[in-house]
Amino acid sequence: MVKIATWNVNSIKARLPNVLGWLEDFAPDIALLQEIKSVEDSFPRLEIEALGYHLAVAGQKTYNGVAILSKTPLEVAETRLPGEPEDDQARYIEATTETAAGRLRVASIYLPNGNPVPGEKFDYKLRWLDRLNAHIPSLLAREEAFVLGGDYNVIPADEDCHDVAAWAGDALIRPESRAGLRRLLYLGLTDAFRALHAEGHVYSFWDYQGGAWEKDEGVRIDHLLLSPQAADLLAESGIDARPRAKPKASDHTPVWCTLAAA
DNA sequence: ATGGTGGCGGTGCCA
Repeated sequence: MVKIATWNVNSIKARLPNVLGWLEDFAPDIALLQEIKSVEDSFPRLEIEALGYHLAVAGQKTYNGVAILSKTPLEVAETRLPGEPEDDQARYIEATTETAAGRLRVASIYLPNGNPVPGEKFDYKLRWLDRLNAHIPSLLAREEAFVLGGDYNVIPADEDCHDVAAWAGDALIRPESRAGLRRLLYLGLTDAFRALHAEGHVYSFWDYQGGAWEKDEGVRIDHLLLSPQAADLLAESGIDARPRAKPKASDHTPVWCTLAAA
């Protein structure tokens, strides 16, 4: 069994004790991290390698930054999302690794938030969704298992939101954003959580403000999207809400799935 | 209730 998780940690430096504790406790084979807010040189490499992980980092100062942690060695394929060479924001890293479930391609994705709407940031979000969609066919053509995990900053459907009215007009729930995510599913990808859980109102993000966590006023915006070959191996999935309850928590919590050994 | 939550960086930006 291969356990894969995605977690927007909101700064690896501020979150290091929480992340290390969770890695030891949850012991994912692969962890896809977003918003590390760190360049590669200041990433706490030694502490994470000490837990038995190989590391691939696409870092950036202050903002963004994504990483892949894996118990098996990584071969980096991309450190930026193709399609807009002048875009230097560190929001995408893709690598391959040999797992108990066979060769697996994984990507850690931090899709732009896109607020306010309308505006340049929303336009950038929609272009980013277009670029991600444009990148998928080349991955599908490999006919391999792959998992694209991350903070998509898109609420897929009304049941993934505590209060649709409260989010009306927000970039995370706008029809254009949902359409961009839906196109990924139409290409043949599977939402690992939704595929195995019909129930709504299960969340991966709760705002720091207004006691959202205590009131369970969240949204489900962190997703693991599986290629058909990976979906065939999908055994379990879930959302581990425990890290959100801890002191110094990220505003996101890990989303995970397991793939059966080949 | 003219605040509000948090990270970064040392001021406003970003989420």
